Amino acid sequence: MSLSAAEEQLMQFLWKKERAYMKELIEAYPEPKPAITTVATLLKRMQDKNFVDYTQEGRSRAYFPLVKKTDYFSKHVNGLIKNFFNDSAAQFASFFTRETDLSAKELEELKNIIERQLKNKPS
Amino acid sequence: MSLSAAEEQLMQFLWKKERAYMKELIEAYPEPKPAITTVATLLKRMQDKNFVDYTQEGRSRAYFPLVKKTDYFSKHVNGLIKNFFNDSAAQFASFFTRETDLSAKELEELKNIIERQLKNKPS
DNA sequence: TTTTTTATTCTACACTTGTAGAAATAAAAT
DNA sequence: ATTTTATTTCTACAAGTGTAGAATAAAAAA
Repeated sequence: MSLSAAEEQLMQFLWKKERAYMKELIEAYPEPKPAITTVATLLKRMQDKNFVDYTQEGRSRAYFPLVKKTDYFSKHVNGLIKNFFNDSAAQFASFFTRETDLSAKELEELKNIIERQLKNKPS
Repeated sequence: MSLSAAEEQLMQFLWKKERAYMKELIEAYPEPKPAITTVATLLKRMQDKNFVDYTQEGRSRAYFPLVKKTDYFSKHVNGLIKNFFNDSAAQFASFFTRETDLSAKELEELKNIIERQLKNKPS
């Protein structure tokens, strides 16, 4: 089961704050803010899907994410790769560097990362 | 308006074949194949969303995509980047190389691509 | 030409999603 | 103690989605 768009947006706030109270979540939304009940509904659905949980902090609840952003994200990207580049990450990567506007500096940076990776992963 | 999961899967077949008859689309599905009416419904909805159209080829229809795969894909990735890496493609790229299981060979390949890019794009 | 095959349109229905009001609860402020 | 504020749960509803049967049309096969 995966998150809907609205749920995902809310999840972003949770990832950013680590743990958050209802009030903080509402604050995180840009204008026009949703009704509190809307957020409450989303949170409940996200609990059902096992994406968030909360601890009862005295009077109020501190909500927190149950899945790591990177894990969630990886699944996303892997889905994309599977669907659009018949499962070849390299093909995806090549497309990505070609089609995205990375500056020279960013490209350098990326190259360094790759070189570091290569050192750690001897063929 | 964007495509739902089931519509997107169907779109993949259309992108692959360029143009396809109903029969071919059904064939493209793995077992268990959906009912013809299901595919027909999807196609009609995709027409409404302006993602496909068809030409009447004598008796039957040849369906074809109205949007290029790369365009559609770019929008996807840009969405991802915006949502998960507050709009920094470089951040995304770095994450990507770190978190994806690229083999040494693929990393080499990617490095080459980047180097080629760098040559074309003098800072 | 009668039957069979194939595709299309209509209709339907359960499930998900976006959104929020009404009612309940509880804590905080007065 | 009474009122206000914040939060939660319940209920609801329209739109979107996954899925496909019934009816129809039209062409192909017998």
